Amino acid sequence: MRVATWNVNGLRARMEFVAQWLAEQKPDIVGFQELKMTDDIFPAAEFEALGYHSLSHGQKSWNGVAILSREPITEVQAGLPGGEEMGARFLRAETGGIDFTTVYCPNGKTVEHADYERKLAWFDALADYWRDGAPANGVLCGDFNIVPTALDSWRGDSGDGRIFHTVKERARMDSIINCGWQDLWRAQHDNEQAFSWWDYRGGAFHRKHGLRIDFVLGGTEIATRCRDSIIDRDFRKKRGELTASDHAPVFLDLSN
DNA sequence: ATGGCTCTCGCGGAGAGA
Repeated sequence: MRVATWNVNGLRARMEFVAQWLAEQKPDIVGFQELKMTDDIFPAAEFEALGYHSLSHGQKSWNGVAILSREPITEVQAGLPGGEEMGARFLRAETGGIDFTTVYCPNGKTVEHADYERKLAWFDALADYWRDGAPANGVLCGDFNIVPTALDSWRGDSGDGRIFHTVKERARMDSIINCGWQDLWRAQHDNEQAFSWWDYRGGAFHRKHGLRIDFVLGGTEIATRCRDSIIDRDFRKKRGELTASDHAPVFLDLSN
């Protein structure tokens, strides 16, 4: 079973690209972030035609998350309790025997901006949501907008203190992990440097100026079943006339 | 060099992203 996350940076602008990825990589369950659309225009029928059930939690212009699955999807929670004022960023559902949640965590803008404190508070609400622990069959995936360690940034430890790289943000990431969520790409790639996001500007992708900020976290049963985790960087590249998202998809391959 | 792209809204240019 293949379980994936992807910040698509606007689903309307990305639908054809996304359809190609679904056809080629054949994920079983996917969490999408940054839909930038309301639920009434979410292309559920197009996904159905591609073989996927879907569930969305969107809003006008910004944010928005969705879940696709080969199996039927039962919604558990749309919107993070205590975090709704930050927009549509949380969606939890049961599908394919997995307790699946996808998140689009706030950016924070700069450490001086008021949104930085709101970002920290949003993570506190997320940790509180999981205060009873990660489900054994749980997946928590998405764009976390935090670089967990210096190894996960092209800047290395010279990035320390910048937005995404602060002690407070890293403490929030630790608080999620401490609920019982394991970073399964890192578990499979000890001491390796790889990125999931690259700036559109200045040829950052080709200069290897990226960050690893997109994660697929798993509970104990998912960690045991995890055979591999891949950052699908080929899909950060332009495909013909189709523009890529600035994020690559990340997936896990699980034994059955 | 706080930009250097790309998206949305909406029809000009601004805000957000990370």
